[in-house]
Amino acid sequence: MSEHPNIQEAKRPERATADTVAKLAGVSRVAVSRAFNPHASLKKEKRDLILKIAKELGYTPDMAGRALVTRRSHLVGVIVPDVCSPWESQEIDALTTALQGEGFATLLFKTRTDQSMDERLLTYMKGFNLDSIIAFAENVSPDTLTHSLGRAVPIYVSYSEDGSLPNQPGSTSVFDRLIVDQKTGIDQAVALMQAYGCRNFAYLGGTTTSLANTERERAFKCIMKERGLPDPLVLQGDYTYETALASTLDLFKVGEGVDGIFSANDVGAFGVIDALRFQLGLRVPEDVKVVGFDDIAQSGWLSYNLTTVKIDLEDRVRALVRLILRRLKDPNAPAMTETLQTRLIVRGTVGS
Amino acid sequence: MSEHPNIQEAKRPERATADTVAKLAGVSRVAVSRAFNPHASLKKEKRDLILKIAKELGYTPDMAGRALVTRRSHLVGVIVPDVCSPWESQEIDALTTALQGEGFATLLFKTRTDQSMDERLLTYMKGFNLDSIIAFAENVSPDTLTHSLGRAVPIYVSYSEDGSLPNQPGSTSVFDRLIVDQKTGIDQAVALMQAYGCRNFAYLGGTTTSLANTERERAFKCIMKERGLPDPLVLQGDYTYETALASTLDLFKVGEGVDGIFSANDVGAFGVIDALRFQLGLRVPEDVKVVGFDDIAQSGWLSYNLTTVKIDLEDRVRALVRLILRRLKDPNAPAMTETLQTRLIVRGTVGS
DNA sequence: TTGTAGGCGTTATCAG
DNA sequence: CTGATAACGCCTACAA
Repeated sequence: MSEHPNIQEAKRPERATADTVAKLAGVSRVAVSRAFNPHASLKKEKRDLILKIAKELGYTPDMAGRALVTRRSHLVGVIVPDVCSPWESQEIDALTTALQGEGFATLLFKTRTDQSMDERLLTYMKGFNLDSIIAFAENVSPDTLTHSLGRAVPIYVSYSEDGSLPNQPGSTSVFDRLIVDQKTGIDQAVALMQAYGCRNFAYLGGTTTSLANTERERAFKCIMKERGLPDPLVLQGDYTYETALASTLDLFKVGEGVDGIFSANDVGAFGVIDALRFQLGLRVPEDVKVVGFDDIAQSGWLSYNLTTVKIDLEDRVRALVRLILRRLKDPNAPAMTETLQTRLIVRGTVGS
Repeated sequence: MSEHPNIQEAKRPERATADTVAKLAGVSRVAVSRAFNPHASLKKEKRDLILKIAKELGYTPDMAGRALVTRRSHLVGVIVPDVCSPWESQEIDALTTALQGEGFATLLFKTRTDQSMDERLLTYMKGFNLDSIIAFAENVSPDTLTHSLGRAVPIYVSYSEDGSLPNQPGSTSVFDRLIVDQKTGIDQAVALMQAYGCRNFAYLGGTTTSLANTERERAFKCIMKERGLPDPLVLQGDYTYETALASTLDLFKVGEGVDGIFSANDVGAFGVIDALRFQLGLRVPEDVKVVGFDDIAQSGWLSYNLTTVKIDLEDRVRALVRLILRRLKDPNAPAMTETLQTRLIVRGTVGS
């Protein structure tokens, strides 16, 4: 249709490239690159011109091309067993917001809870050249990650300071850790339950392979002992509502029941409460007191109004992002650590 | 430390590249590439050898390099206002699983609900060269997406067949649609409520700018009319528990109340129920009947046990993935459409 | 401050 | 079936 038919014009509109912008601005390709890099030196008016033309053409630097040479993909991988578990989705939400603010995008990977990290998933992930990896799935050791994930730097969330990390001795891999000190919050929970007369406690666990669960159980038992309370019953769980419900029914139908239940997570506590109220005809908190862990949004809903140990999500995400950025700035820095506190949020499931 | 000090050896172990594998296998770089592409022709034993050596070296093709030439990033962008909203997180979970199975990774982007799509976010996203984009945020028109997102193909979820799409007339952009037929499910809901004696209805909306909400309200009113029922009261909402709770309190404290409430989503219905039961001293379903929309996992929890209109998540995700794959196979195919049905799940919040 | 040359890791193309 | 060569879009290094 144009006066001088041109093969290029026949093609459908391709994405504008740096060359296109350069040609229109009468500068070199490199100048365009510099215009988009704040640190590069470039005469202000030239930069402004380039940016203006780029905007008109809808040009954006291609991350793939950039990643090839800078070795920074600006991609952060997040490994989760269940995006739809409330706690995880709330964490992913906050994390994505924070990372986006720093120019990183969140890449989601799912792994099954019930088995150890799939090797195929790892090699698959490696292909994307992630800058960092946050493994919420606790069935994967940081060594495995370090070993199989190129330049990505894993961050490991652990729940005690004495290094209960599943890494082989003699490992040379450096990994950063976010330590969650759960003892404070759990102690407050036990104290409150004890004060309201609980004598027989049960601990409803999460997935047994989960480090968070293992450490939570250990801390709970330890605190029970410190307070001169008898060893708690331990109920099998997997962080789900359904299992929590079933385990609670078992506890009261087969056994003699208890008067205080501490659940490894909030969703489990919901299952406990519903089993007590709707299947066993018991009152919460009058007959049985219940405490959860996480303080997800749903715990504030009036039907549950759950007393629970809170991990501050904003703090947690900020700490994670700090770790990521510091590690990216200096890949050879020694292992870094951030510590997080927990505290009890008192609502209506412990009382008289 | 080695006998012949070598500069390369001094560096810390870099990721293995195709050349490394090629050298060790005694083949060309291209052969390595072919070994990882099932369709390429390569003698079986040669492929096996290459794959074996690649595994030993921990080599995986680099997606960035590959994307540069194939123009396929294997990245699918998902735009959401709230990852932590249960419905969205459940959808993202299912979608990630499905996409992962097809070799695509899910890239998460957050946009604020309360304002139209940020242009900065769009250019930011473009840089990642997404293969496809699913906009759950309904405040962004497909035209905007098509215009500013290079080769990515947006998929649009709409809620009526008569094209209530916010695209400018004269637009030439092709976009695929997933149509959710909500009338069937809503009609079943109204029929049930009516059968149990509801006379005065209220509709609790979601975010007013949300297409899902607009169409849900329209369908609800339309069905009310068809059944000879009076126009429903419309309550302001934004899909959140808190707002639903407050709106319900208003409704009964300022006005005369109603005996049937239809909420634009399940979480809103939870807020309604809790307001009725815990703040207003009313019984559900005896005094007021409540129906939700979505059928999230929490709706089955005994404290709510919500009667709700279900969109089958598995169906929905399968349809989305079908659209993505078909469009990727033939970028110039005419616009495609998938349709989804809804149906009522009867639980305990409508009855006598 | 600016431009030129080279290469990041991969696949498409073409020749054998 | 296989290999050499030339891109893909970008940035770093160097030279002017």
